[in-house]
Amino acid sequence: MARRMGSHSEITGPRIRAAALRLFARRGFAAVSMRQIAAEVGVQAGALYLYTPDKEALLHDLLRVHMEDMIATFDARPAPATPVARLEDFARFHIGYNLDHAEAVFLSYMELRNLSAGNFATVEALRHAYEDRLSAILSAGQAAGTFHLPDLRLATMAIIAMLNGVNIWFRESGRLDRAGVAGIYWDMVRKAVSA
Amino acid sequence: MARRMGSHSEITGPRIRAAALRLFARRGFAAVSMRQIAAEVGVQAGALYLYTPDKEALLHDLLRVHMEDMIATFDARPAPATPVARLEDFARFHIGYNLDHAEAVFLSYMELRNLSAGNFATVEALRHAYEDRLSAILSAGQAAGTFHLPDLRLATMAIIAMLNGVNIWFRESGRLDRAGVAGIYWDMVRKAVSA
DNA sequence: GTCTATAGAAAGATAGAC
DNA sequence: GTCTATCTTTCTATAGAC
Repeated sequence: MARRMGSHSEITGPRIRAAALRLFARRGFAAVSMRQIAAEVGVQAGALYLYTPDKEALLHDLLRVHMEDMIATFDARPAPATPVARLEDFARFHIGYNLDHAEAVFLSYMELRNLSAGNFATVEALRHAYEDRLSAILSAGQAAGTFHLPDLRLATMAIIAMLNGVNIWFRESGRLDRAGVAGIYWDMVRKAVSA
Repeated sequence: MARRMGSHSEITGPRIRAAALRLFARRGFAAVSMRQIAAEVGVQAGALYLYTPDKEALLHDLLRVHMEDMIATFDARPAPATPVARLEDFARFHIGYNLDHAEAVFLSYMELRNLSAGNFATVEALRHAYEDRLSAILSAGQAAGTFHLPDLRLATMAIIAMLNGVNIWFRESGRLDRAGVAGIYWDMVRKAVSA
């Protein structure tokens, strides 16, 4: 028996989230209407409310799932043995993951202010959990005498900010490919934490 | 003869821009209504249109004036003699200026997408003009053999991104004061461009 | 599960009185 | 220069048919 027409819950949900992610990232959360999201998916605005209680919950879900996926993907990989190797691994992973998920990364920095206090807190906690991975690497290298950091917390923030910056200007069609960019950034990161 | 009541063009214009800057930065351009801006200033919504042709022009003006002021302020200062001293001067200026104008800095990165193509181009050109100041310093140090850069353009972007990151987490009431933060960041920048 | 239709609120911008 | 009033559009969210 064929599925009844108009019944597509398994695919409409993900399509709504994909459309919302793209539109929110490109135009901003407040500038995107539920009608625009529905039009992208090919359903009516009212149908969206079968998948999300309201617009903010849709944003929160996108940000939370993004952060959870980033942490899980990082943790699922084998960790190199030395602090230096682990730092290089982090730098290359971060650049690659961010470029692969540029819209979600952009959203997760830009649209936090559109979350209610509770939703904001969950996303911030996830971000800190990710940053703690880098801090742990730096701390281990510092203890081993490999790294020389003026300040652990500031070094963490400085490295994250530097690596995040790649997403602002990188284009696949540009002068350098991803591996080339990652190699150059790793060189600067390595020197910044050395003696 | 006393000024007629309700005539305040010299002060209302700046007050509108100040209110728009604050509201746009905190809630986002699209999320702020002309009525909210007017309420902040203490006038009716219609009165705003004596000072701006529309909402986007108000945003464009804020971003353009911000970038022009940043460049002019930087250029008005005496330039140190050596590339190293000029780079340290740039790092400290950039952190200080960004913290002094946090809302405008945030706006000028986040709300570019709400500008029309022409307005976007003028702001981008100003941003590049500012970045060129840093590139020139790095290039001079490279030529003198003081700096060792894997890539001039990427080093420029990496340093700007790293310094911009301070605005995300810095609080006046925090563990470190501005000079302390600037000193630590300068240490990391210096090492990143060294041999 | 999706549709049409709509309630109710709020938006950007303008007209004309003062 | 500012106000009140309003035009027109658009928004989020819901109700009820199918």
